[in-house]
Amino acid sequence: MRSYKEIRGILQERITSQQWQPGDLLPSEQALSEEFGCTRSTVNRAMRELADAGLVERRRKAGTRVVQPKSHPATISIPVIRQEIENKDQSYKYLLLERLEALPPEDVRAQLGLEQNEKALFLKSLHYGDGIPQQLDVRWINISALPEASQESFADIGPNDWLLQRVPHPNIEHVFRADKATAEEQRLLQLQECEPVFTIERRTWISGQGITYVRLVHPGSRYRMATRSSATPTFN
Amino acid sequence: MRSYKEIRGILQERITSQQWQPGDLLPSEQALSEEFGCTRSTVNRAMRELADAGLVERRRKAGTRVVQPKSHPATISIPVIRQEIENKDQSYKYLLLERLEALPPEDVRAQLGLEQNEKALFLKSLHYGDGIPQQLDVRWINISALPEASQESFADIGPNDWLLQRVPHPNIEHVFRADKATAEEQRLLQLQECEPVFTIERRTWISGQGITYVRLVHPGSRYRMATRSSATPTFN
DNA sequence: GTTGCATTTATGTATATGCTTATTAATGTA
DNA sequence: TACATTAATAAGCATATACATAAATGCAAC
Repeated sequence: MRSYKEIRGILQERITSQQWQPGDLLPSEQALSEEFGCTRSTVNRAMRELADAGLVERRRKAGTRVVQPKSHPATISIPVIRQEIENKDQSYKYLLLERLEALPPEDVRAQLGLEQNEKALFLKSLHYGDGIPQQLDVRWINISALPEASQESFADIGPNDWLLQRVPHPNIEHVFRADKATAEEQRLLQLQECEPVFTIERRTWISGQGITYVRLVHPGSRYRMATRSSATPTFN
Repeated sequence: MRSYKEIRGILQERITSQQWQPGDLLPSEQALSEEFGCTRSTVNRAMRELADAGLVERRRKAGTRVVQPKSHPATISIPVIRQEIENKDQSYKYLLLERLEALPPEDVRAQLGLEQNEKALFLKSLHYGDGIPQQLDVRWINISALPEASQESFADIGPNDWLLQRVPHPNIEHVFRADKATAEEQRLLQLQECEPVFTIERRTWISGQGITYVRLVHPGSRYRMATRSSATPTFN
């Protein structure tokens, strides 16, 4: 008996091999269930997963069509810097540079959804791998949403680790950029003249309430972000 | 009647609100199906989708647990530069700078899986938005895998567009970096002194056979990559 | 022609049920 | 007592069936 995974694989193969090309209409669930000698729901599951993966598009009555991709998808997982360093078997060191409660600049205030005169927690910290600075973490935390943050010194634990434990499943928005390093960044990250930085800007919130806004700054020469996410998706 | 989507939403809410915390064991499908007054399979689908989204982990017999996330997930869709420019309502211009068949350097040869003395197609092209260079495309194409490429002049269509049509669903590997611009890049992209570039390196292949290896180079000051992919995933 | 309704049909959702497997507990043996 | 082996069983996994819903199509009335 053919399982839905086998069927999914067969359909996927027909699509990637271009036996079925973008725009083509796939046979109906009914027809495929007869071809494979299974029930319609088995085919349904196979096709639904292909649709989830973006290989096909389904519309009632209109049927299932191969998608003409308009972009290259990529799924990235941004690890906590400590892990990234430890995975490379480097020694990890964390250093808190600055910690204060203050009024954030207007753009951050908006991002976190704070009141006009509401203070937030500002943290600046450095993460070293084998003694070399790898990441500068400049961050605002909404203390209305996370009052415990006021009690935490962040002397021994990085704010990223702390937050990941405290607020495990927030909504996230990322922006990646290649920036010219500021003078301070150049000094802190021990950059050479003209060396660019790779910055990750992250905003997290939970049911509308802003949690944190952070700029992660990495030396361009020592940082890369990679994905192995194939368009031919990596099913479980 | 509760639908699997409602149930999924309720469970998701309980997780994000930390009513159920990382490591906690969720009730069994059986128990939840009784709570919600539906069958086990409806609950199963809800929980399966949460597992797909990475919010929970399921193990036979052991049950379903809330995941302790170790990283921030981000799903990016890298559009073809032409679209990206047109979406910003800028005028798009494409310019082919170089086209030749030659022996690729060793690293590219390995990436594409070519024979020792096998030639490949080399393309260098520029993409403008409103007359300003936005992307430099430096690329090798495996002509054994895509003999039609030899016939195509690429004078009028960008290699990215062409390939997306020709090989719509390849496997993909991406690397993102902030680089110092080479002298040539600085000239072609009209960069200021010390302005970094955001590079996307892409390798595509299909069932083991290399298709293309490309470096997409963007002016750091004019390029950003963003994701709105929340960890609280965007279900259909 | 054009509009509108009825029909058809393809996908979407829910439920019932048997299957598979991982864990725990029981049992036996050294 | 310690460990290995086996059995029981809880839990997720897979498929079949039934019903629901949306949308394209065709036909009829105008």
